[in-house]
Amino acid sequence: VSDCYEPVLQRGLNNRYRVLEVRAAQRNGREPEKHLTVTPSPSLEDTELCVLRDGWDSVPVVPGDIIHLEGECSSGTWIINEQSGYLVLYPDLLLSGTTIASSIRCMRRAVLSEKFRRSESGSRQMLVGTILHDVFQQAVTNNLAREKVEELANKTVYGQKYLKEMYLLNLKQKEIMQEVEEYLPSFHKWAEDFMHNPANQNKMQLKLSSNGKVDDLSSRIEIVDILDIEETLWSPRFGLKGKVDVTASVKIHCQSGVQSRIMPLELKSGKESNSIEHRSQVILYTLLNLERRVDPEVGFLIYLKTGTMYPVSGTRMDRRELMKLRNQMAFYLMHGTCKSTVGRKQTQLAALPPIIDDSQACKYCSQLHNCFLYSRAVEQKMASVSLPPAMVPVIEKETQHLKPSHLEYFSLWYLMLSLELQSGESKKGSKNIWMIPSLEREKAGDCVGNMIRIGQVQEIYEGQYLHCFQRKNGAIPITNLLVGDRVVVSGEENGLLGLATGYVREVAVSNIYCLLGRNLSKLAKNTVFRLDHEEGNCGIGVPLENLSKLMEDTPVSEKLRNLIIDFRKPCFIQHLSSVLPPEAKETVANILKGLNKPQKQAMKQVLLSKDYTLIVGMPGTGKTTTICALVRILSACGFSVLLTSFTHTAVDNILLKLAKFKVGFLRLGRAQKVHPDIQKFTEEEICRSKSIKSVTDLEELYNSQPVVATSCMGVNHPIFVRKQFDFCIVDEASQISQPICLGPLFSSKRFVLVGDHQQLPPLVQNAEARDLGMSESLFKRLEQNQNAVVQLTVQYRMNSKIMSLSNTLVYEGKLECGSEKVSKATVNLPNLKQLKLDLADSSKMWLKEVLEPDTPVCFLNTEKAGCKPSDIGIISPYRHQLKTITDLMVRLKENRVEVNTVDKYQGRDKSIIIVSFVRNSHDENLGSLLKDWRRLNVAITRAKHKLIMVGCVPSLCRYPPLEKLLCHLQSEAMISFFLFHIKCSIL
DNA sequence: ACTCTGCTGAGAGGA
Repeated sequence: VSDCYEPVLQRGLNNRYRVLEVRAAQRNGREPEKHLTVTPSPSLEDTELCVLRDGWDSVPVVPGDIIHLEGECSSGTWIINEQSGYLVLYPDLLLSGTTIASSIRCMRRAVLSEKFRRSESGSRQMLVGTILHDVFQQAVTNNLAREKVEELANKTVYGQKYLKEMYLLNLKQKEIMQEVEEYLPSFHKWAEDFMHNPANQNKMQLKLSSNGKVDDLSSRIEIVDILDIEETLWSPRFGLKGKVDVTASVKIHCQSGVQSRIMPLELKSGKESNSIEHRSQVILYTLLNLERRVDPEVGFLIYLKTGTMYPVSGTRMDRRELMKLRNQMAFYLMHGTCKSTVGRKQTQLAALPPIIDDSQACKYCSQLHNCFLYSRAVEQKMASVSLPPAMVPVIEKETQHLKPSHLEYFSLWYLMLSLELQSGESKKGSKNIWMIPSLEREKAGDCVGNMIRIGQVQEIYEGQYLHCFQRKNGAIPITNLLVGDRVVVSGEENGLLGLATGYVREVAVSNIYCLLGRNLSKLAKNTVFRLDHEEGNCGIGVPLENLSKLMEDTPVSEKLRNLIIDFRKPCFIQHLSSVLPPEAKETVANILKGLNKPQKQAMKQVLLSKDYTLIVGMPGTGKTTTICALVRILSACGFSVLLTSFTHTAVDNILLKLAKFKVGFLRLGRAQKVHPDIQKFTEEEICRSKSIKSVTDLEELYNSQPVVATSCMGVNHPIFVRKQFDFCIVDEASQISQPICLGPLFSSKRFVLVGDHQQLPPLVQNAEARDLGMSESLFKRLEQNQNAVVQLTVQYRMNSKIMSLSNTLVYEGKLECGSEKVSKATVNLPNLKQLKLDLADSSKMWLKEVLEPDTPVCFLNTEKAGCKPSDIGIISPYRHQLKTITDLMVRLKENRVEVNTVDKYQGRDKSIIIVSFVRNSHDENLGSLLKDWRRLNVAITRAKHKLIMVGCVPSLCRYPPLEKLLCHLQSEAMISFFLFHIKCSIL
């Protein structure tokens, strides 16, 4: 754990201790205790003792762990026992109230729900519950006046907010409205009892402390004011987070007088169970409230069906037991993997919390599939894991459709994804928001602090509020925050963490506009805010979900398992006539006219395919054109097409072309991320312009276009649950990791992957995961089935000299130029003659400058030669090198030359490309970036007319791919001293 | 041995 968890140690309110030693001890010779040696100092000196008693000794803490201690510390000793103190394990991992509440019955399920979020697919009751919450929350701020409630219910059910969910569950607005209406009388009953006429109320028992002791008070409750709705609370003290339905100012009328408190109210629309789960949620909310205000001690459960309200006291005992559960949960979440004890230090998957012995409860569990799958694929081999005997046949039955190869694929990918997640977590994570002051984070550009809110908050869409923030003193510092980025808004002072999340709308000189999920206008006017860049959850959610889905017992998943895991040969039909409708023949023939031979071959292959086709798009071979033609042909034949890629940019590239041919399509995904010219095709825009407010209209929109386009990660959209496409096309497929690429495939009958495995593979941060094969794309994996592969070999980018490099190195001479014109094209430099004269005079000076050790970067100024700076691209494998080059360019006041990484330039081209290889040392340490011939291949295939490479030949020769390149260059006499370039034009 | 794009997400009920 300590490998990937870089903590900030400190004393004080949010104290963080590192555990140095754990000793088991006994008190009075029998009571078990644990003694921890802990330290708040990074240098590991300055130790303190922490004594765990009365059951706290069972906390699964080991040396190296980070803990938070709550309670009293006297003379360097903490005592955590029955009466006082808390130990919070991995406190920077915030667990939600519902997560902990659900772990009471089955911790395994709670852990699985954290990993497989989407498996809880939602139900009618859940949707009705959400809507009822919404209506009640809006109504309660209006005192639940009768007509108002009816109006709000109508507005909510017949508004646009829940249309997607209704579509997903195939529900009618009318049905929902009927169900909602049944609850409304109870809303009034509750308001009468607790807001308007509290005097008529039956008394209830509350445990409240006064003068140091806890009294059981018989009281009447009066809700005086509603202070907040859906208040978000993050508590880095208790390692908890949550959203409180209603935060209310409450008067407690009891014999001894009246007390006022701010308390959490929790709404429930289901059965009036007053269950432990429900009560636990409320208790955790009382704990969360400590972040912002005086301990409320009590919260309330409101059952909307009947309008009854139960008090829930957050007693010491309940809080203590829930915190112990939280610690156990945290342990399992942080220990998803473990290092093997024998042999090489390989990482293995760890066991999940044990399967409970309650087949009745399991019957309805939404995580059943994942639970049994993990048991079979991962835990079965572990000697330490034993199953409840009654569950053995049940698990067997649930997983019998899976072969050993499938289970292996699952556990390998689960492991690799877990490793990758750990690598991501160490760098990112929301903990920086509370552990690092805004001023310090500003330096890295990840945060803007010292902001106040100005102007009115505008509700742009339902539940989306536009806020304007202004720097308290002066201009906004240089920041990475960009339009469309996710932000977390917190108060600068303690206790106001995670107030709201949303998106950046606009960054101006002194203002930042954010679209937030909550309205912050109720906070004190002088509240000082910080805006933190949300770094994301490292996104293994989607791939894990896809992996789980691949293992389901459905025909679609079975087919994909056969093709992908077991390499079943893809099948093709014999004759085009059976797929090509007669009426489409002419249109198709016309489209084919504009294509070259291999492109035509690709079209044919796709049309004949029953499973999949792989299109190898070598550099410059017109991938976008080909995909565009493919979509046109498929839609002319009456097929529906799902068009995806990993990035929004790649999707929009194709759509921009497609739009010219007047092929209709629907673009899904957040409009902010979509190309401006494509935005009018997005669901968001269409819904707004047509003001779609009914499920029927929405369904019509979804069915209106046979072509739907989105990013691979965007396939969580409800449309993909209900619709099946004839073809799915995945662009950039060689750059997408397998479990992400799977996503769109579930919603189509057959698929086409477009890519080039000779170019860069998916990015994997974790070295161990990479060694296990995580960077193998689905494209690469399936490429061994050569009968499914078509190669696009005719390229229109590079002239013949430039093309020859990559042809020799990588493509075995398969690449050819599309025309004589392409082959002979050179860069156009109108002022070359004059420049040559100039250089003749000053050439020595120039060379001298290059030689000068104090000039590590040489910018080749082609200004005088007269080519457009925008025709030049400078690329390098290293980001730092680009920073240096950019800084130099800024000094030269030149910002039109594009400077970027090789990786980012994949898929792009320029007339002139300058590659800076950087490496210039005899250091033993060769860095892995230049060892990858795929990166080199990308680098040398970006230029259309002129490729200039800069580097130290002896240093670079130690990298095998570069050695091969340099050998070739040498034999072609293409190397010059200091600067070597390809002589397709003379400089 | 430095390459980076996607993702709302806590809680909506059911036993």
